[in-house]
Amino acid sequence: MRDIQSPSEQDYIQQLSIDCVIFGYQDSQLSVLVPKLNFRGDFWALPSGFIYQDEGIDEAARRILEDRTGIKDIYLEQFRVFGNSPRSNIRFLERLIELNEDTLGDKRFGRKEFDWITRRFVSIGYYALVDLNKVVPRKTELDESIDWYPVRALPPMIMDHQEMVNSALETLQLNLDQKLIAFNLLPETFTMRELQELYESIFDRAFARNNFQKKILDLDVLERLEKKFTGAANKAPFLYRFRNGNP
Amino acid sequence: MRDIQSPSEQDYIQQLSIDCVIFGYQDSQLSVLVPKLNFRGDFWALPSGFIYQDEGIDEAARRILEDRTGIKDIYLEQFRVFGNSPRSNIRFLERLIELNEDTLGDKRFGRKEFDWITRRFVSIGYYALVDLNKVVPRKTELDESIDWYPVRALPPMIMDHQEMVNSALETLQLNLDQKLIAFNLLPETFTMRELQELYESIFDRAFARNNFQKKILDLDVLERLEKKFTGAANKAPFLYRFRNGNP
DNA sequence: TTTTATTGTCTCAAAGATAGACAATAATGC
DNA sequence: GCATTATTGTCTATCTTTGAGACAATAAAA
Repeated sequence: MRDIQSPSEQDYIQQLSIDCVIFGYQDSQLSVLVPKLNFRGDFWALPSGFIYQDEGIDEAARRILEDRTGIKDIYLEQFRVFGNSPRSNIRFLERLIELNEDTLGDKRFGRKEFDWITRRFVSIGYYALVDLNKVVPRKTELDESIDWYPVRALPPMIMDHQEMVNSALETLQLNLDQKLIAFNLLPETFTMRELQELYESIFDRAFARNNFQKKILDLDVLERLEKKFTGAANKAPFLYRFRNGNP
Repeated sequence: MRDIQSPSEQDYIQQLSIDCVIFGYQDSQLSVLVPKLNFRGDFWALPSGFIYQDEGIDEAARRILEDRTGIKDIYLEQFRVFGNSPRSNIRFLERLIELNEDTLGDKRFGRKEFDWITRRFVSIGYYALVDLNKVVPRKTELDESIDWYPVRALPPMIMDHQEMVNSALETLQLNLDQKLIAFNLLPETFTMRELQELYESIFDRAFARNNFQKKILDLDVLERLEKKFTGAANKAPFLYRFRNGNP
């Protein structure tokens, strides 16, 4: 394992960062995992990090994700670069320092560190899909908390992070049928209703039940398993599993 | 106007570049504009450049495009980031220097410049669409020539530039109908046949003439103009124009 | 005036999407 | 047990979109 190093070190690529939009699904709702920074002032920020010199960008995104959330082995894909000219977190950091002057003593940035991290940054946006029930986000000492928020009711985030989520969601909608990636958000087995509710929360609109089932089954990518007896007073639904390989 | 500066200067973002895939259309063929470097050894390389500190990435892409080709005011969009870890042009530059040792005297890189430019680079891919007849590519002193090559018969290019073109073409195919951008490749007025041949060259397959015409007209984005008398012994086709605003 | 090549449009069939209907069924209440 | 209830799986009819063939219209040449 590599040591976690100070971001002022030169073995990162300068002025280039990675931000991750992590989608999860629970209680019929599409959610995004957002850490809240361990400082006074209510700063929410997407998990971010930098790229080592000897590391590919996809690799870096996976490492950052694991370092910041403990989540690994999940679907991850770049979706857009954010790079307007005045894109810097200096305003955010100045405000953070202002609000935390007293407690910041030992944690205070050195001038060199501060210069490094407040320069203008270009950021590569990645989005991730996880089965939310399979994963326990683990916060780092950087964070006060790390929680799932409904994608359409996120807390106010720093910089352009809300715009990043919007852009990631658009990409997710465009790619969903093309690349058959919805199943990354569900447990291994699921009912047709669960899959439909997932689609509905991603597209924020209702689908007709009969036609949805037909369309999905016609894709010929699901394996029908045993029935799921929920204890409810109605017909038991089948469980399905995504079949990745050959029939 | 800003001076063209040496790439070793610190007012560029380090280790981040932009590469442009410029699509044009002529003689029923989709082409890409590729400069050939003004050195011995047959080096073809997509127009590339770096990002100034006070400049947005889209802005940078437009500037690079104009500096390297003289082309401006065209459709331009980022499509993907290329960032594998060992992505560096050091092999290419070493080979270039080896083959041009004698003539390189005054042009030889300083050690500092060489270090700067041979580090590992992350590159943002942009693709551009131009009306090839409206544009006269202007080569810089960097280039021996700058020419259009059929997209499926490009000369061997340095590094991963062929992969960039492939990826750009994929994106173009995906976006073509979604964003109605095909018209950027044609003159202001065009016949239905010309539009169809453009589509065929982008997707590399034939479309049925009758259905193509119906599909396009049903989009309700074309304005029918007068007929075009070509002098050929057949019915004269209508000219069309892309109507961007309201009907 | 006839011929030729191409264009614009129509029709019909096939495939896909949309909406309504209904039997099947797992538990509950009597 | 037996009717009731909520939900599931599927069928059918309808509408829309896509694909293929056919044909009249027409600009110039023979």
